[in-house]
Amino acid sequence: MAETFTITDLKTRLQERQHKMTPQRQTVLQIFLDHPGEHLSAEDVHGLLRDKRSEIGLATVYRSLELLSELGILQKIEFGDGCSRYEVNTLDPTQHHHHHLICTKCDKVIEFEEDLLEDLEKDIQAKTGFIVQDHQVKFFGICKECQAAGEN
Amino acid sequence: MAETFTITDLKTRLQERQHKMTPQRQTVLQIFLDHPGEHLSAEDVHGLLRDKRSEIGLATVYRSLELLSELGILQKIEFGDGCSRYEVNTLDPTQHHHHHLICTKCDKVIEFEEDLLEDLEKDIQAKTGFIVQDHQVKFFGICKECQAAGEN
DNA sequence: TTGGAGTTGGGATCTCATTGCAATATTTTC
DNA sequence: GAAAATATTGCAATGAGATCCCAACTCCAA
Repeated sequence: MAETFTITDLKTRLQERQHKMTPQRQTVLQIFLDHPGEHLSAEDVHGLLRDKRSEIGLATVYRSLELLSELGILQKIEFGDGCSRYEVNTLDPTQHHHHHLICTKCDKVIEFEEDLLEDLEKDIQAKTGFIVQDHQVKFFGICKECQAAGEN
Repeated sequence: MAETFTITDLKTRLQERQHKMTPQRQTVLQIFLDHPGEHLSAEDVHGLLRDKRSEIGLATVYRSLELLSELGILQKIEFGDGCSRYEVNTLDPTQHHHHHLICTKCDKVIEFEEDLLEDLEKDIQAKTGFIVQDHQVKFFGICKECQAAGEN
């Protein structure tokens, strides 16, 4: 299991860029650490903060999410549901993140850990000269539960 | 080279669903046929229509794009630039569409024709029971031109 | 401790997209 | 070929997600 980011990592990365450590930024990261494996939107984070009675301005949530992404701590993902979502990045920068299986019936998002795209990336670089730094893969289909439900 | 859709295909598919053929829908499809390989947003299409002096209400453009997607004639793609984009689908439904290489420097989108994901899809189905119907793959990196520009 | 730079909050604002409805156009039926 | 039935259009109003502006505030290095 890969190690995960800590509040100390956040502090270090902020200092490297002359940014300040604030309780707001710390709390936003904590929300993600408290909800591993979830794909949270800005509104989600804002709501969870309210539940924790640590109200933070929505604009600040948006700014924190963008900053945490720039610092490489969060990963921005688009599922096509109209809003940007985020998840904690893997600590190892050489490791590509997992793929997402999106059910077109119930909109559930399942994670899938496997990476067979190394060969494809080499192929792309050889044929087009494009240097691949990262990829996002989404598979659309029908999840097990919806298949079962559809048989009734 | 795969064949492409025609206005007649549009008419046929509309009739199958009790929808009507209108000059607006025909013109929207024509825009895509006139601009092969481009990834047009609703605003793009609206602008191109104005240039052609065939002004169509923006709401109608949105509705046409959604309808053409439902009919399988257009393919909706999200590049994460804030708006939905569309391109003409391949006529052969068994053929997966191409991948997109997105340059993180200049935001250029390059197409790449190759599909090595068949094995991965079988693997997913075996391990999770998820039936894959389609996929979207985006590679992020630096294009040839930006690499050259960066060497200066 | 203090000064200066960075940050916050809240409302105003922006953009992309959707909806309601009256007017209009297309297709079906006779 | 005309009228009825139904779908579609256009425009303005509305909605949702996200960003901007700026005065007040907080953090941190000296």
